[in-house]
Amino acid sequence: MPELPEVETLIRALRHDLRGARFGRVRVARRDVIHGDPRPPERLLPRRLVRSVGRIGKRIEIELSGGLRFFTHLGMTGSLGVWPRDEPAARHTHLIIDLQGQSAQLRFGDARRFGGIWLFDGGELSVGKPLPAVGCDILSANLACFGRILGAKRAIKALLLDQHALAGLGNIYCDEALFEACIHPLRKASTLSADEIGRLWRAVGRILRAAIRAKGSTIRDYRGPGGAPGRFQRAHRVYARDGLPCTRCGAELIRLIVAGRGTTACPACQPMGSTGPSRRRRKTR
DNA sequence: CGCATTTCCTGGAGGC
DNA sequence: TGCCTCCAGGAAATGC
Repeated sequence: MPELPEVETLIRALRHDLRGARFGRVRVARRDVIHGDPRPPERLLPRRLVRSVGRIGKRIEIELSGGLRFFTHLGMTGSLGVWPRDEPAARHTHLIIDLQGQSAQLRFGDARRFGGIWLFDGGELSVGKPLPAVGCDILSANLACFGRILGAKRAIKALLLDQHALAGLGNIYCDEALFEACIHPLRKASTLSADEIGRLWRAVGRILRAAIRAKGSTIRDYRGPGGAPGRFQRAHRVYARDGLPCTRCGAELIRLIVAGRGTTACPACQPMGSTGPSRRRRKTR
């Protein structure tokens, strides 16, 4: 399930593979995964130059010449990448864009189709699903911004998963960050102490940056550029480890449902009550 | 407002 | 081996 580190891994490869590229022939296998501009992609995309590749949270944006913006959201099982033209396309490949003058093509695929492509050129008319909204990218949020958003009276995990508030965290990195910061996923965000907010902010940044270095987590479907799996799943300390001992204290990790998502936490390390700052204060810096 | 529930969808796992 | 059911979840919509 691609979250911020997996999306960042993919766009770093796309920036390289699409540098200076111009779109050529377009084939659409499933039209219902493409939204926004009502004109057919076969007419809209050819001859466009790739200007930039970026992301906010889990949303990928490719700026094309002529003011066309190409957004991708990968949902649960989506993938976007450049492949050699002679490499057989994976099952559930829905859109293929040849790159002019290259023996390579950009492919979008998505087995479960929770993801999609959105094309916009500034025109008002939009068909299909609305582009999922995103707030501030969670890696770009400073501590002050993070703290302001955490003033809401909601379960902290529900808030961290809400892409309108802070964009980029999904179920895996949410559980990992809350564990690292020793905060129970059901704590009301507004009851967190300044110390806890600081701990959580640092934990989120540390985990996301480490996961990007490891090229993301491959649990089942996610594959990085060229089909290579990520490595960060080896570093998971709570996600899907319910019933196993906590790596920090040995207590049995428990499973609960928060915001409709399966959640794993350590009942000893992540108490529902506020954890005092003194016990976990850093010695240096 | 916030929360749980339902919807979309497929492949993998487990039961029999 | 094969069929069935359940489950995973990103995000929006709906009901309370």
